[in-house]
Amino acid sequence: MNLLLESIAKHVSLSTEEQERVLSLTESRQYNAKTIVLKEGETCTHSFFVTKGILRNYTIDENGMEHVVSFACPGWWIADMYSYLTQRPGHSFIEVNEEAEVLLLSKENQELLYAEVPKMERFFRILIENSLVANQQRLIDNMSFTAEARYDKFSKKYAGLIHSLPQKQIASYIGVTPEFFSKMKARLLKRH
Amino acid sequence: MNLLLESIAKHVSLSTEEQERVLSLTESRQYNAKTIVLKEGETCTHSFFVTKGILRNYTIDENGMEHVVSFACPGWWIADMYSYLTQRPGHSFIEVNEEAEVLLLSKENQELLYAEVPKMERFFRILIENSLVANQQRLIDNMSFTAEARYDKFSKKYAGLIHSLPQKQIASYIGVTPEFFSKMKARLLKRH
DNA sequence: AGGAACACTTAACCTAGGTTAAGAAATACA
DNA sequence: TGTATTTCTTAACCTAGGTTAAGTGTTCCT
Repeated sequence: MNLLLESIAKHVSLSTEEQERVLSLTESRQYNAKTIVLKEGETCTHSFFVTKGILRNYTIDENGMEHVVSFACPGWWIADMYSYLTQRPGHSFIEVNEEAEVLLLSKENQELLYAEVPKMERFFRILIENSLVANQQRLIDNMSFTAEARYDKFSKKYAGLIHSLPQKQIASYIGVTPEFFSKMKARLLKRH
Repeated sequence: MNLLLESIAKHVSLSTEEQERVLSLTESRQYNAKTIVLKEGETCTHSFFVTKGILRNYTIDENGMEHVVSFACPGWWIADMYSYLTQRPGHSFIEVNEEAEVLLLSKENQELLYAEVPKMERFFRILIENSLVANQQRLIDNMSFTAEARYDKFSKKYAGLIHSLPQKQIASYIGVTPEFFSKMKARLLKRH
C-alpha cells in the first residue's frame, strides 16, 4: 500500500476519492545520493514526502559550519519550513543522503488540498504540532544536557537511522564538532 | 476591540456568529505576579491567550537549572505544548511574570471549535507553523552563534519585553548562567 | 521601617567542548 | 586498480562559558 496514504490514515480518514485527489496533487521523483534539491537562497516551492532513502535539511553558518535541522527517512516530510511557508528565499539546504524516492507537494497544491479536502488541513496541523513539540524538546535538551547525553538520546530516538549516517552529520545534529564527537565516542568505548 | 478577535482576524475572517462562538468557548481569568498556573507533572488542560501582563513557560533540569521555553505577552498564546497536545502530564511550568489577564481555551473546547468553525483549525495551523519556524531558528541560532550574538538577536526581537524581564530569565532564554550573563553585559558596556 | 528573600555583580578558578594540524581509513571515481 | 577526496582519529593546545563563593543591591512582606 501507498506509504503516504498510510501515514495520513494514522491521523484522519479519507474517502477513496479524497485519497485519489491527494495523490493526484503530488508528483513522484527519484534522486541520486548527494543531489542538492534545495540551495540556500532559493525558495522552497515544494515539500518532500520521503518514500525511499534519506534526505537532510541543514544550514551553513558564517564560519562555514554545517548544522543539521532535520533528517527525513521513509514516511517523513522535509522542507525548509521558513521558505516553504513564506514562499521567500530560504537559508538552508536540502540534500539527498542516500538514493531517494520522494513525492513532491507544491505550496499551491497544498493550499488547493486544504480547500478541497479540509481533513488534510487537520492532518498537516497535527504533523506540525508534533514537529513543534519535538523541536522544543530538542532545544531544551541542547540547553540541559551534555553532548554525551544528547548523543545517547539521539541514538535511542533514531536507532534505525544511526548506522546510515556519517558521524559528522550526527555530530552536527547534536551540536558538536566532528573532532569532539570522535573523542567522545572513543571515551564511551573505553568506559565499557 | 477584543484582542483575541483582532489576532484571529489577521489570519482568517470569521462571521459575527463565529466570533461569538469563539469567545463563548473561552473563559477569562486574572492572576497575580508569581502565580504558577501549571506545574511540572500536571496535565495542561487549557491553553492561555494573554490579554494583559506576561507569562513564561520553563523547565527545570536535573541540576535545578531553569530553561525558558517561551515568554508570552499580550496577543500571544502559551501552553505546555507537549502536555496540551497529548493531554498527558507535562515536564514544564507556566508562571505569571507580571499581573496578567488571560483567556483560557480548554483542549475539549478547542476540538469543538475545530469541528464547528473549520477556519479556526486554519488559524491554529498557521500559528503553530509560525512557532515551528521561530523555534527551528532559535535552535540553529543556539548552535551557530555566541551568547553575545544571541543576546543581540533577543534584544532586537523582544525589544518591548526586555526591560520587563529579570536578567536571569533572559540569561536562561538565551542559554547561559546569570553569572555569565552579568559578566557579558559588563563587557558590552565597557566596549562602548 | 526592618529584615528575609531574592536579584545582580565580581572575581578566581575550572572544564566541556573548540581549534589546528597531521596521519590513517574509507569511498568515490576514472 | 590506483589515486583523489572525503571521513575519521588523535593529540596538543585554547577559550567560551560554568562554578563557587562572597558581597551588594533590591523587593517585598509584616
